[in-house]
Amino acid sequence: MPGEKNLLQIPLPTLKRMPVYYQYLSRQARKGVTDISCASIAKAMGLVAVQVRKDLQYTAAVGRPKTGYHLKELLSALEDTLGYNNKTEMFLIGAGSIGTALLFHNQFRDYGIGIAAAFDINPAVVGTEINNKPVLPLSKFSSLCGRMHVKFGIICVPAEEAQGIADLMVASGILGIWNFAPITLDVPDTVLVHNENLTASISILLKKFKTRNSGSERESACRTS
Amino acid sequence: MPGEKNLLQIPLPTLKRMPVYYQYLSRQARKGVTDISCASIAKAMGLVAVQVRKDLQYTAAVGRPKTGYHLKELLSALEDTLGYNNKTEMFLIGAGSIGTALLFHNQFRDYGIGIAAAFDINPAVVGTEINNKPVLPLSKFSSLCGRMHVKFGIICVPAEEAQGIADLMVASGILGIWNFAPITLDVPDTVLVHNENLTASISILLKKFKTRNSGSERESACRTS
DNA sequence: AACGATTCGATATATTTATATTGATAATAA
DNA sequence: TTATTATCAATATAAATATATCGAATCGTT
Repeated sequence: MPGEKNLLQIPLPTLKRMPVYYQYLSRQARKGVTDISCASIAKAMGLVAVQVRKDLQYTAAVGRPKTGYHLKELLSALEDTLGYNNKTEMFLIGAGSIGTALLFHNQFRDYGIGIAAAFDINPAVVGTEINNKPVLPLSKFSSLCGRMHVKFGIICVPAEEAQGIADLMVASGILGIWNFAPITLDVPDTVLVHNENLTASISILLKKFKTRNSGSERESACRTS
Repeated sequence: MPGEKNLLQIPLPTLKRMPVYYQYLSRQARKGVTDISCASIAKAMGLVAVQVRKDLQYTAAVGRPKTGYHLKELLSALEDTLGYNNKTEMFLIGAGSIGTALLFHNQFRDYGIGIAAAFDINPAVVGTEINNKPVLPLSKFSSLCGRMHVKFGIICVPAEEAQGIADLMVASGILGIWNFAPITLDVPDTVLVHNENLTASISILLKKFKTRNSGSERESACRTS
């Protein structure tokens, strides 16, 4: 049954690529491109055409032989699939350097995401605004979650405090957590956690590099580290 | 042949989990734990024991029945595997909000990573210091790469400028790029790119949430979006 | 000293994901 | 109008990853 595939669970690797397709395709649309083929998408993004095609088949978009996908149609299919149309408000806890960077990250808005407010305990920042977003005392978090029906939280506090903040979020009715602290949060499985671990991430790049540059050059190099 | 497995290519999913093991195990070590089993690691990190065991078998560490791994030994095995002992210096381009956040991220140092300097074209920041790291004019990037033998770069500039900066990095001898701009960089395949796409990342969390909360509640809910 | 419980390591199976192949369809050109 | 080519869609195969199983080793206990 065609057209029903998008009801199915999208494979995680596909889901991870989808926003990246969207970003690339948006740029192409701004450049005036109207139709686009899997082959050209794949080339620009360092993938292979079959994979792009298979990924896009999880959206409602259909391509046509010889011309590919109509770009506008494909974009809106991706928007539907990824839910960029329904606006989602989030609260951020921890207005330190990473928190501040996120508050300044205006790109979220294009994807239906907004950070409604930040919370902190540091008197130096509480009461100020960062990029037009208020920094409120942490004590107000719980009640505002209820009042504003906010269901998503961003944790930008140090590792030691992260579990406590997660507990507060859970108790306040938060259902999805974007966690920048380098610890595995313990939350009920009604709550979804998405970890962003910068240190882990960069350390992967370095390891990949070392692996590549040891395999070929000297066969004994492996022993040295 | 035991002990040779760590010469093999580590599967990417395993490699991604390794720094997270390391972070968790470091915390346990600070708490005074001396021995630890796969089961307890798995429980704390939301995994299953077999997977943890298989992952750790890519390091040089060996566990003992009934007691598990000696924590100190396991940590140093992970350090060796991930290369945390050899210090790596990086250059950052784009001292905006994300760039600044990374410059303040002192945790990198514990993992053998240092940001030696930042580069920008904005006269308001060039010449200043951020967290004791100098912000230099972009024009000096290339020569300093050669002089200081820096092989890793971090791109924190807007999407429109990212490809140009990547070209500059490649021309300056950079071999690994940590890219925060939401575009797929075009670089020679001698250069390794690791993308950090915050917008894509959060959009995955939201989609996962929506998928979960539509499958069960109303069977017709799927049609509405 | 023998037994049971626990945990690792290795092997085997299952699942997921990626890649290749084939056939059908639409646009273009002869 | 017919042939040709580019492209998608669907199916089939291959590869990678995750999970389960089983035997051996160690520690604590009886």
